[in-house]
Amino acid sequence: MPKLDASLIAGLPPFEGLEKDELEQVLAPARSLRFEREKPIFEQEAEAHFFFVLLDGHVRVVRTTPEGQQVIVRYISEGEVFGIATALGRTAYPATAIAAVDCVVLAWPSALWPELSTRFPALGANTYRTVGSRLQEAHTRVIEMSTEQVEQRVAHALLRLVRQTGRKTGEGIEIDFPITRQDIAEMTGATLHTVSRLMSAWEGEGIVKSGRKRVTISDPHRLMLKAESREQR
Amino acid sequence: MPKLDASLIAGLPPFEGLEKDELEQVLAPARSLRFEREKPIFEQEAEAHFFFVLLDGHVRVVRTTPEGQQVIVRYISEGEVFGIATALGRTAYPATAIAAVDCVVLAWPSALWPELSTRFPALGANTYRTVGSRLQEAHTRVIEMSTEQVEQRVAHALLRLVRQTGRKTGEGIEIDFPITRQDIAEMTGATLHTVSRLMSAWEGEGIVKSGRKRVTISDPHRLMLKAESREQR
DNA sequence: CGAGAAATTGAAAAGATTCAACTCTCGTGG
DNA sequence: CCACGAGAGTTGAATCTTTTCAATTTCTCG
Repeated sequence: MPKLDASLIAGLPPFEGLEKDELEQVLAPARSLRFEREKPIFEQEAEAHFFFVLLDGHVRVVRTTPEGQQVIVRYISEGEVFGIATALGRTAYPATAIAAVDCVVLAWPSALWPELSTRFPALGANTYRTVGSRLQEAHTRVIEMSTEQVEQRVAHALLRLVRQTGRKTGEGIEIDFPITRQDIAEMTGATLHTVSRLMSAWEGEGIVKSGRKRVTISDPHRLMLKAESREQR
Repeated sequence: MPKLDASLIAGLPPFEGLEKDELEQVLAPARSLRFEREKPIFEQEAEAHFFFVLLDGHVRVVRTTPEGQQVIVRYISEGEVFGIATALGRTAYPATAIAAVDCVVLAWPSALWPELSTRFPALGANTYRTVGSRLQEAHTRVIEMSTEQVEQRVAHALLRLVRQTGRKTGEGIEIDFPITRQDIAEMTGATLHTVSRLMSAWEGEGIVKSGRKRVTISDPHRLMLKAESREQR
């Protein structure tokens, strides 16, 4: 096993506030893993033997209902921790994580969490801060689903994706990984048909440009207007 | 200030695993407060100066959108921690907490969290376990809102309330605090009209019994059937 | 180049909301 | 102690958003 270098993780949010030698100590028990596009990194209900930091790529976190319906919980971007069930006192992963593109991750054995988070309090604090924002995000989503129409929800979802993973191109900001209408539907609680109709309409208005598994926002400002307008109920 | 007794909190989930003398140390910096029905305990956006444990009563946690729409995030029951923004690295409360009935709470200054959670690791672990289940719960709610119809969502919400706060009566299990159709609507992302129609129908079928601000489930089993049936999309 | 996945689009149907009017209940103050 | 008024709940009818069903087209990758 090649020794991992502290520069790999220096500057990533979870490790903010750690010294170089601390980074090395944190890194020592970690292993680096690669996952091909569409391969699962861990499965819902499986025992949470590891927790992860995403070094490169994008990960889709999906929860499946007993009836087999899927909902996309979130996308993980570079530098984020995920699979941290153990930090929240759970022994099993509550969702499945799938590499949306080819990915490189660091994995730590869950059993080390108590020791690591005590020895490096900043690591614990950073992680729990992340948990806090995810909890808020989840509530925000509940609120959106309660109070907004599909059009607003889809607009908000696209804007969030663009903010997290947008990549500038000549025609606007492109979402950095393959994403289907079905995926967007699973993020917003809509059907792929409705999403498709919306995107077609927006394409006509020159707000987005999209093709097979690709979405580019050409006019984020006007998309924001779509996201804000008509909040009632 | 009267000295608080360890027996007040012994056996409550957040303090599981602490010895009697540890309980006393934890309790020392806490103060006990009373809130009348419908009085706010803390307000959304306000600085999170305290975190709380509910000793008696029920608390409604509400988030308000910039447009003024309200959504009920959850109800807190006896023995639960709440207002723990500080444990998640936030300086402001993300929601408003309102006493649903007359309440007694313990309050600790947020500034003590780092010290308390380090000195009493069990306290930290218990709290983060709670956070973990709330995160899961929030995701469950997102999933319900994505995949279920209003009827299933309302049934699920009632069942959850009954499980958390149910009190056996002659006619079934009653929800232990005043709750309006509007409240149920704000928990499920429906309108009070739809909720009212559903409850009327269920009352006709002998599944629930309800009056002004009161709901009793007379036949939980048949309500479960309503909650489960017809999951599609 | 061919095949399967992804996307589009029309038409019909359904669920839930909106609008509106009305009733009931309970607490309060004269 | 009773009447009154506001908050809570009910219910019909019309409307609308979104889904469902179905058929077709487009894309891309092996």
